[in-house]
Amino acid sequence: MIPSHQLRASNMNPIRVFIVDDHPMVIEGLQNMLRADSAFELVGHAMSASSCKGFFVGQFADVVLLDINLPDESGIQLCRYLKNLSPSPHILAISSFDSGTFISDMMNHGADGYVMKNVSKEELTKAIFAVTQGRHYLSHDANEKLKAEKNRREQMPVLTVREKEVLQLIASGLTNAQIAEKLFVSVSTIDSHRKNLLAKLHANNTASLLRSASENFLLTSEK
Amino acid sequence: MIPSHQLRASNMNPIRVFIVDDHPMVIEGLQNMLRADSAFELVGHAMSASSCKGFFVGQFADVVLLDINLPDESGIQLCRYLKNLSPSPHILAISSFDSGTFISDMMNHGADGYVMKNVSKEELTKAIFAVTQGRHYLSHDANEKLKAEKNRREQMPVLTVREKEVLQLIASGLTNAQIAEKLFVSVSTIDSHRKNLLAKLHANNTASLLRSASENFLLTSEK
DNA sequence: AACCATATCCCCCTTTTATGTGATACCGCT
DNA sequence: AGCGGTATCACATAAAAGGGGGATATGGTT
Repeated sequence: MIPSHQLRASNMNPIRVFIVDDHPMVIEGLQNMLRADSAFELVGHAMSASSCKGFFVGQFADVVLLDINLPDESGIQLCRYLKNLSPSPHILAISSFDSGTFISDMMNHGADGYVMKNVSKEELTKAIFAVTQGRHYLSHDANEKLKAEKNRREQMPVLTVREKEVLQLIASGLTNAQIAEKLFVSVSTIDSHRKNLLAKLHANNTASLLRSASENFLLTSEK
Repeated sequence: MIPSHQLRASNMNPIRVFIVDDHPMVIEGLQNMLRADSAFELVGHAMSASSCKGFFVGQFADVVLLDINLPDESGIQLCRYLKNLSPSPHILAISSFDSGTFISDMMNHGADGYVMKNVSKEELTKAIFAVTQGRHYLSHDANEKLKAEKNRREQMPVLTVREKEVLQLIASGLTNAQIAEKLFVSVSTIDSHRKNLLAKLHANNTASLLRSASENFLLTSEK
């Protein structure tokens, strides 16, 4: 089978690539990988989200290689911003983290593809061609992680806002009485919430409750 | 004041640089930063610890730019290995993580310097010159983190092996009775250990105990 | 030999949690 | 008007954990 990127006709306009990453060496590395290939035209780069917004990226780039971790703003939000431009560029997310949460968030905010920073030149070009043609591209690892993440979210117990609130306060070390006082309700109420939390998280004491909560990323304010 | 790297005489032998990183684009980026400067000679690179050991790095490199996160083996262990060679190269650790634990571990295993992956060309060359001259180099951020880490380790409560063992079992959700059974001791003993843990970690219930333990990285088997 | 940290065990008592089985009220949806 | 989910509160009992006090044995250090 012929690799997709070899199907590209040589007389087409080059794909205009814009890079957003706060690591100079990553920018250099990406540019180096693409410079030699006449299929690409490097139209610029930004090292922060705000800087990126200063360019008319939508106007003169076909694809943005977007790092998830930027100093000023999450790449996830920048992704949404870029996708709301018109015309909007295709987005290929590039990250050193293969956390399923990140991948899922990025794709849900409009990214067209996701590759790790340890990507080879071959895979990178393949990914860029894919997203510029309107297809999605996920590296093998990213795909696996995404599936696992979807699975996790389905399995994840559904807590009410009040329950999450109580859970946080339990985790912070307060007793039921202290929580009740803080929330201006009776101790019985907190007792109930606690019972429901134990049941929903399949726990039978505080320690296993917190363990289970932590495994499901229920602490650290994931609303 | 004249930057140290300008003090270098132009007739000196170039500094032989070897790169270890599993990210092709980082390798490209680093090489690109250094290639133009005649003070450096790029003598090769490896993308894994085992591959690195296949080269006679000690023989023909003055400095190794070493990523902490390698696919097969921790960069920390590779660092120790390289430092035990003779002659041994100078090591400049390069990481995308500024976790104090990593920095501290790296420096304790013989690294001569530590910079983040978002390092500029100027700082990188400065760091390389420093370590090849036998001096240590820490980026400003790394230095701050290292100090904070030292402070943390001093403040950290000292637990006995038995206490750590009990702590782990508590965190896993077992009751005192279950722990006692598992360790073949009486419940009273676990009761005592638990009391001591509460006192040492300034906690007054299971939740705050686990919270405090987590803050001190006492879970996740840091012996 | 005296000291100290560690690990083991015990008693007493109080507070907090865990478990069960309710009830009432509000809200949004059908 | 009825249903389901959420939040609130209550009563009761049992189990577990928190907070004092102490005792004994062991191994290593000084």
